[in-house]
Amino acid sequence: MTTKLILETHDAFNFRTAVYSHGWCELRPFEFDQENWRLRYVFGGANPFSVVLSELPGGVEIEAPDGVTDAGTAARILREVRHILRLDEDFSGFYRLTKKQKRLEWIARMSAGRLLRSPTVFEDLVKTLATTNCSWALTRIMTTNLVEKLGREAPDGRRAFPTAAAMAGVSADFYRDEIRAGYRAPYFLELAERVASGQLDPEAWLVSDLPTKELKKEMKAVKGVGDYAAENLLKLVGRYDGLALDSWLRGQFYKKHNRETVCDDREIAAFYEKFGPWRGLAIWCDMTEKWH
DNA sequence: GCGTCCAGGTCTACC
DNA sequence: GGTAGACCTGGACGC
Repeated sequence: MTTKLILETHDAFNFRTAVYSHGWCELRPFEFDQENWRLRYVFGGANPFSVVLSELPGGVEIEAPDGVTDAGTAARILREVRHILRLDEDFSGFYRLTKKQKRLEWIARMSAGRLLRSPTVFEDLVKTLATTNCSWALTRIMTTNLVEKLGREAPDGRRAFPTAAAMAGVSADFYRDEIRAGYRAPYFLELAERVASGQLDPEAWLVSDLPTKELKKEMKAVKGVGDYAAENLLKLVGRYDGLALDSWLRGQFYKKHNRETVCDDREIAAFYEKFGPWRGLAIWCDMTEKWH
């Protein structure tokens, strides 16, 4: 049996462009049913449980298991779903800029730009590490292994994303052999140990007053996080002045704007310079237009 | 079946 | 500050 909660949304919100904004919807503990546009997520904690999100006119329906919908848990679910879907983020400045270009007019019309994220920055940080220097298929393997082998089980048999403490409790060999993390193994372990011990608090990045340049430096102090990973994380905490260029994004740019010819990153940066603090979101939406 | 290449990069050593 | 080389893995591709 399930209980249904309703999360009211607003005109500048589009469930579909938010859910299918980037690959995160395919990484556990998310599960995406594109045919029916339903997104499942397994929340962690002492008693993990999964919820299913779907669209309604003017809102999002959240199916949660009976027994987890006491007032406190219901409030937590609504708060975290707002966070995941970035319901409270204001994109009006971004839309004003993109509307000036006819080819980008669709972005405001479809209320695009909300990049799906995890309930915690820690989870997004681990997943971002799992995207570095590998195929998307391997990223999915690593995140699935992390959830299956270290995540706490919900009553429906699905598992939540592991806590930092759970991740700190295994060896580097475990990351190599069981997670298939390869050379990233010591990076995962070191990150988990620092977060579990309280030495590093990635959640603080969400509300940091640091200038983006300084915050990026702090992110890059995490082993395994370089320019791409830091700029991707910056996007996930709501700062879009970095492009987060990777081989996929570069390739898409060459195809769309450079007659399939390789060019320097500085040319790509110059192309999106006019979008100022929104340039990272501008390139992402521009390159993923066909998805929508 | 086997070898090679490369993907949603980063680190270290060296200059 | 810039660059070369090493680093794991799995899938695609050519033979």
